[in-house]
Amino acid sequence: MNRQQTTDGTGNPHTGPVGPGAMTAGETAGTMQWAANGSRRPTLESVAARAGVSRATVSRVVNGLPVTTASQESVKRAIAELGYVPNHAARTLVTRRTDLIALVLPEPTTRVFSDDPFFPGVIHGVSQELEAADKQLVLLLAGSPASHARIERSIAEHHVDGVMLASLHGADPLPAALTRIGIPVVCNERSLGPTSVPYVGVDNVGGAAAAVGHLLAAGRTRIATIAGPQDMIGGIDRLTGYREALRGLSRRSIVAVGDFTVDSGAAAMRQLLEDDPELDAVFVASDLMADGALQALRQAGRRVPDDVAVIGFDNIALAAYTDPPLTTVRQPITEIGRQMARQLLCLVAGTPIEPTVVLPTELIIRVSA
Amino acid sequence: MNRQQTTDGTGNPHTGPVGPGAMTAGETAGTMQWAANGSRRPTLESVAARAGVSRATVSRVVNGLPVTTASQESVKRAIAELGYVPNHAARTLVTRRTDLIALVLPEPTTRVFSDDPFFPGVIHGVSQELEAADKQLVLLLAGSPASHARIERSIAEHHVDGVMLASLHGADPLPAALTRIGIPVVCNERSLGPTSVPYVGVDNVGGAAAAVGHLLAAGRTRIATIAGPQDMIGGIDRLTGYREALRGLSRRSIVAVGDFTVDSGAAAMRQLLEDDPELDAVFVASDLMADGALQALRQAGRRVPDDVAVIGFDNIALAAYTDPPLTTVRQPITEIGRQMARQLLCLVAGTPIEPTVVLPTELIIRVSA
DNA sequence: GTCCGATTTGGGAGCGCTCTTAACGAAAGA
DNA sequence: TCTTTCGTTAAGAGCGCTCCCAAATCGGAC
Repeated sequence: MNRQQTTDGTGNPHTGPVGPGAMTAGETAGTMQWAANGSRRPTLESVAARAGVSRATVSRVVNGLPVTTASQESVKRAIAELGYVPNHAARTLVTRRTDLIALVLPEPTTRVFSDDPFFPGVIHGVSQELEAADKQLVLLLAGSPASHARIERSIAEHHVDGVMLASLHGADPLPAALTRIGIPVVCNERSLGPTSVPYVGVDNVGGAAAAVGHLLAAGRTRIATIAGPQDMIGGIDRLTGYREALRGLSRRSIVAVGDFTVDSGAAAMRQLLEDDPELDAVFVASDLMADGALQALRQAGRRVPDDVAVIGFDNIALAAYTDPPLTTVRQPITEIGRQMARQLLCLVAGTPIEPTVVLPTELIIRVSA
Repeated sequence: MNRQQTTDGTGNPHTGPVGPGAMTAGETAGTMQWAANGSRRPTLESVAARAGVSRATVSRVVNGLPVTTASQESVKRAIAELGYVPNHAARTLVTRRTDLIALVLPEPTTRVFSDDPFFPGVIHGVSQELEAADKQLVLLLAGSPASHARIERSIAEHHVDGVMLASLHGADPLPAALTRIGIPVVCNERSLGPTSVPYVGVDNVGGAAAAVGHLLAAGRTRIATIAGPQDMIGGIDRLTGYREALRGLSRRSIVAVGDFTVDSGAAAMRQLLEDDPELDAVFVASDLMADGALQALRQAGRRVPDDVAVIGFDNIALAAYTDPPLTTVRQPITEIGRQMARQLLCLVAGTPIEPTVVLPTELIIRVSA
C-alpha cells in the first residue's frame, strides 16, 4: 500500500505497442499509476500490446480460459505493470450480466431503519451469501409510490441480474411487473397477488400456534391477540395460527389489529382491555407491538405475567430488555436473507429451485409468559 | 398493470424499418411485450426505425435535448409502443457514469447488523439523499480482509461513481487507495491515516464533555469512563472529551476500554469497580456498552443512579428501554448519512465542497444520571 | 520429412449508446 | 429569384469488452 506516483508515458492515450524498455528505472513494476496523469485507464488493447499478444488472448487470461503458460505469464505481467482492471460496463454490455443483485424494501424508509431490526437482519444474511458468490448488493428502498416507479424503471434498464423483494404489502404489483420484464425474482413470504413467485418464508402459523399453546398450557383461559397488518403475510398467518390453536376449545377469539409499530401495539392493548377486561393473556404478532402492549398494561395497572401473560413474535434484541423480558417466537431473520439470496443466485444461474422455502420458528421463553 | 402478452413481430431481431401498420389489432399500444417471446429488448435503433427518425434524434428525446415537436411526438409514441428502456451498460460505457454510489461498511458483518442501529441509521440517511438525486446505493460490507481486496477491485472496475466509507478502524489504507484510483470519497469521521479525505463527523469531544459536565453538576466526584476502541475516532475523541472536562479539577481519570459491544461494556465495568470501588459515576462511550455496564453494576449490587450514575453515547432506541432508562448523548445518525451522501454527490458532480462537516451532539437526560 | 489432427491464437464483428461532424432544410435578406 | 445563415437531423466513429471463426501453430504418427 505504498505505491508511488509516476508519470511515465505508458499510460498515454496511444495504444500502439509499448516495448518492455518503456519502463523507466524509477517505476515500481506492478504498481503503475494511470489515474494521476489524467490519462485513460489501460484497456485490454493496451495490455495486449504490451504483452505482445492479441486482445482475445488477454481476455482469455482475465477470464481464466486455457492459454499457454508462456503467454499467460507475459499477459499477467503486463496486467500488473499497467494496473489493468477490466471495465465493468463494457463487459456487461456484451455478456448481459451485471453481477448486481437488488434487494427491494418497499416500506416507508422511516420504518425500515428505525427500530425494527428485521431489515438489517435480512440485509446481513443476503450480503453474506452474495459476497460468497462475488455479486454486489444494490439496496432499493421504496418508501413512496414515486420510488416504486423508479425501481421498476431501474430494473427494466437491466441494471441488475435479479431482485429480492422483502415485506410486500397486499397485492403489490411489483412481483408481476418484474416477472414480466423477465428478471428473476424471489420474495420474502408468499405473494398475496395473482402472480406466484418463489419465496422464502417462516412458519408463522406454527409459531403463533406454539405461542398460544404455551399460554393454554400455563392455564390461561381468556387469550387475546394483537394481530399485524392484514395485508401482510406475517400479519395474516400469525392471526391464523392464533385462531387454529384456539379452535375446538370453545374459546372465544379476542382480536385487535396493529401495524407492527410500538404505538399501534399500545393502542391495540388499550382496545383489548376495553373489549374484555377479564383477559389474562395476549399473543402479540410482533415484539415491537408487544413492547407497546407491555407499556399499556403497565399504565392500566396490570402486572405481567401475573395478571396478563404476553408473548411477542420476532425475538428482536429489544425483547430481552423489555420490562419484564419478553417471551417471544423467534424467526431466523438472517437465515431468511441468506436463503433468499441463495435461491435467487440459483435462479440467475439458471439452476432449478424448489420455489417454496419455509423456515422454522421457535418459542423463546423469558419472563412475560 | 394489466398488460397483455402479445406475440407480434415487432419485437423480432430484425432492426429494419417497421411501418406503423405492423401493429396488429390485438395489441395494446404502449404496453407491448418484448420479453415474453424471448426476443431482444428494443434498442435506440429500433425505436428510431419505428419513429422514422435517426438514432441520434431518439437519443436526444430520451435525454431531454431540444428536438422539433413533430419528431418528439413520434419518438415518444414509438418508445411507448415498443416499451423501450435505455440500456444502462451501454450508456455507462460511453458516459463513464454509472449513477451508482457505494457505501462501504468495513466492519465484521456480524457487528454491523446485530444490535447496533448505527449502520441502519446511516443507510437510511444516505438512501434518502441518493433517491432524491436518482442514484442507486451499492452496499459493500467489508468484514474480512479478503472482502477488503474485493471492494478495492470492484471500485477499480469503475463500477461506482463515488464511495462513502463509514466507521473506519485505525489507519485504514482504503481511503488512500480509493483516492489514488481517482474516485470521489467521503468518510464518516476524519481519517486516522496520512491521507486526508473529506468527512462528516459529530462533535464527539463536546458531547462527551457535556456528559461529564452533567455528572459534575450533579455532584459526582469519582467519575470513571468506559472508552471505545482507540483505533476509531469515536473511541478516541470521546475519551478526549472526558479528559478535557475533568482537566484542571484535580480529578483523577479512571479509564477502561471496550469495543462498543455489550459484553465489552460489562467487562470494562467490572474492571472499573475493581480499580476504584468508590466510583460514583461512569461515562460510557456507547449505549451498547452502557447497557453492559448497567448489567454489571446490577450484578455488583450497585443501584443506578443512586450509587453510580451512568451516561451513554449514541441514543439508540434501546437506551429508552434499559433498566433504568439511559441518560445519553444523542448523535444525529441519519443526518450523518444524509450529509455524507450530499457531500459525495457534490464531489461526483464536480462541485467544490467544504471538506469538513461536524454535526452537533445533544445530551438526553433520562433516569440513569 | 510429411501429413493430419488437435490446440492455440488473432482478427473481426457487434453489444447499445453518446457525441461530433457534416449535410440538410427552411427562413430571412438581397 | 438566389444566396446567406441558422437550426435540425443523419451518419459515423468510437466506448472496452466478448465471442465466433478462421488461420496459425504444435505435436505426434506414418
